[in-house]
Amino acid sequence: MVVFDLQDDEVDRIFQALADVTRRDIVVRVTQREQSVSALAASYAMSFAAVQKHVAVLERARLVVKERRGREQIVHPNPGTVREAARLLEHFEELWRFRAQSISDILSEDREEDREEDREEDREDREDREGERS
Amino acid sequence: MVVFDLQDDEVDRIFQALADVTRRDIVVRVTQREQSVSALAASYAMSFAAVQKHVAVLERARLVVKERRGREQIVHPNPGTVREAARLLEHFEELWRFRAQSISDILSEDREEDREEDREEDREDREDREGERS
DNA sequence: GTAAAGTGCAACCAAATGGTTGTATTTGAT
DNA sequence: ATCAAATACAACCATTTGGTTGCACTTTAC
Repeated sequence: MVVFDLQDDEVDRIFQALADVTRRDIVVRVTQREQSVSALAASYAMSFAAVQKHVAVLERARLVVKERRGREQIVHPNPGTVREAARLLEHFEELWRFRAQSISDILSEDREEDREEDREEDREDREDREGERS
Repeated sequence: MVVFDLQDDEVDRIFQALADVTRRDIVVRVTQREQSVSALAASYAMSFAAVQKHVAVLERARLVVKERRGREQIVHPNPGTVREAARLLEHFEELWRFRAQSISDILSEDREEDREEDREEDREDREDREGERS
């Protein structure tokens, strides 16, 4: 259904870029309001060069793009990439929902004896059966 | 509805665990069929200890759990964590959709919907403005 | 009992990460 | 023309990462 045109190393870069609280915050900030690199740098208790590197990591992951405006670089979000990452995780969830037989007794409540429960009475509420985890 | 009860370092661990193609593959494999660590190790062109470390990274991120069965450890997925990560990314997407004015002409095509948000008709408490989504 | 399978863990190593400082370059303002 | 602001980038450093090998321990098989 969902076609993933992402290479493995692209996904690596995306998730690795998101694996840092400063970089996630940068993504949120530039989504709410486009900002220059130095404006971003003023927000964090680290050097300008450090923030510059974080932006570079996000740029390599295509989570943001930079646009030259005069002497400053404006950082824009690239929402398509966030979307692709979200779709990828939803695909993982789908895998789980598709195959949740014998693991279910560990993390959910299900008996293995009544295997056939494909009733067509109410198919609509099957979406969030095992979603009640905190 | 969706409250993010994840600490920053938990999110760090989740995304960092997902930032490796071997570990993502392990998550997919154990979702499709629960496997022991050594069964997993047989699938990859690396040492047993390396795979063991990958599983440990996934375990620290709570993306999988291990269950002792005799002399082997069965690796199970922890779908709740994948779900939480997916919700987090969807929250990012939502941020984007909520504030997409002047950047939109660069990267997207988004159209404007109901923009008015400040109806002061009968709010008794508006202290929970940023914790609540959807 | 002995052997092998499965695992845990420590030590080691190369490369990547996340920070620093310093220097150079481009651009805007005076 | 000069100077400051904004950025780029290199060098350096400590820590983490992703792999290895080796060894010890527990559990099953014979």
